[in-house]
Amino acid sequence: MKNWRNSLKIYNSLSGEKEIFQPIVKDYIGMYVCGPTLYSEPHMGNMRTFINFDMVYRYLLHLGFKVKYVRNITDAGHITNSLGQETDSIGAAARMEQAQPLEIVYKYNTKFQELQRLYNLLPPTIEPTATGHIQEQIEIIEKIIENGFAYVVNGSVYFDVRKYSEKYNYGILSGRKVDELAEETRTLNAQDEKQFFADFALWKKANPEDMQIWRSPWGDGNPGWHIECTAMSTKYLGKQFDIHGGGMDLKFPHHEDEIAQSCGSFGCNPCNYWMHANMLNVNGQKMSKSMGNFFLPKEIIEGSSPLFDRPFEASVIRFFMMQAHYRSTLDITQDALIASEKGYQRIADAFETLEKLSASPQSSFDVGALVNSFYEAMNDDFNTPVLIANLFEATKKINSINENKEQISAADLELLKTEYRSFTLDVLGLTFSETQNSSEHLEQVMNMVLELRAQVRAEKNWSLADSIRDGLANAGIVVKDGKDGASWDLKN
RNA sequence: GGUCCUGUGGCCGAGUGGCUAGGCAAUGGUCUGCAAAACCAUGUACAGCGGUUCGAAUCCGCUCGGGACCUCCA
Repeated sequence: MKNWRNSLKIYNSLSGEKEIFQPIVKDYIGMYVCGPTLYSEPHMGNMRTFINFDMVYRYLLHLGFKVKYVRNITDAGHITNSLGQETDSIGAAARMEQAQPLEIVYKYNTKFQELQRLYNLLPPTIEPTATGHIQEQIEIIEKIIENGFAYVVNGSVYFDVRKYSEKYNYGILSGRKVDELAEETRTLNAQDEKQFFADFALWKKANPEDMQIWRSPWGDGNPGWHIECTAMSTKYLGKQFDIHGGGMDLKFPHHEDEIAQSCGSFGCNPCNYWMHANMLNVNGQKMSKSMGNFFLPKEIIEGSSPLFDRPFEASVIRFFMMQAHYRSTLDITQDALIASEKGYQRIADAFETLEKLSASPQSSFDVGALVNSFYEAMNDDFNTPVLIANLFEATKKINSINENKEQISAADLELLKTEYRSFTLDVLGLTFSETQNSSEHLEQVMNMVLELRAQVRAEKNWSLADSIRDGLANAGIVVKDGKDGASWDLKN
């Protein structure tokens, strides 16, 4: 069997090209993904990014890599606004809810953890918090100052972008030019402490109204927004690691500044492959908190979102998202969700059918090629839409085998079972609830009911047979009459 | 204004310089007592206008439309 680990291609935002993935240490991967800021409940757009990187994590694991997956939790509000405005989101939420910052963080972290379970996200290897790594952040800031790429003003520390760009390429990730940044219309206030527009805060002196304050060599204050990721990725993955992920909207300035901080402190780029997941849109526009066009991941499951007439399963939403490539924007609409729901159901049905198939001496089609197509799709920069198209091809085959229109050998059947399971459950992270829902009791009752109905049908008592079917349908059970007996399914 | 992405059949959504993406919907057929499901068949889709090429939806230019980033944002 081919070793698919050697031919994985990843689109690297740094080069703008798909590159063959080569880990720093053979078979081991360090991956860092920017997690949520816990000042409110993450919305569906936030979830899309987490779901996408969960898929990436899952596929890397499926390929047999040993992955250390670090996703941070931002539990410190940050004051990085270039206009010097108060933007401490967590402090603001705390005041609003009349609670301590830690209460806010704890509350939303609990919700976030619950969402992870609901949407079947694998837990990262570690979820470090910003506030738990203040010391590490301070140490990196000290290094940057030592290296001459930062300056201290009135108890605050700023990264010196102009100085940095004499030696390094500021803008290497986002394609921005320092000269162009200088021409920005936005001008520095007279009282601004920054020397240059693009300079950013590494440490910000405390304001009297700040609710979270830490000690530092420069006085009491707060860490800058970008430094926590540098501190935590360095601590858990080293100065250089393999993959760094996050939403497209973090590319600039957040990720650009992370690179600057790593180069400015350790003299090296933090990571080899930068991955950016695209946004979830509503009516063609980015879902965002400030726009107000967002809904919560729980609302859609409960059916309480005004945008949708009825609820959708988390697994259906996952499937819907997997039908689009992670680097494309995706518009979420009710019609699209309904279409996905039906497709998802077909796969779920085939998933069950697959377990019941019986083998023939020979296969009537190339099962190996079909299975390879799963890997080829995913190895091409995690192309889940193509994977799903190929899974639908497999679905047709499964159904055809079930109707004796195709044959499959015992060995091929084993292969198909293993891989179909792996790619739907383990890689795409779908869950098929039917089998779990149906209890022993229901199983036995249904067997009996269908047996009785079969007798009724044998007597050609169609009206009674149909009323049994209608009655079951009302109870949420679908009866499917096949060549050799009827089967049933729970309808959601 | 600067940087960049994008415009695919009724809807969603992949994609490569020439060979069927796929799903949903629709139509016809097979199967069925009927229905559902399943399977088979059916779409001359690539914003517009030029250009490069033997050949472009795929490369280049222009026009029009949509969006993202440049401020916190997944």
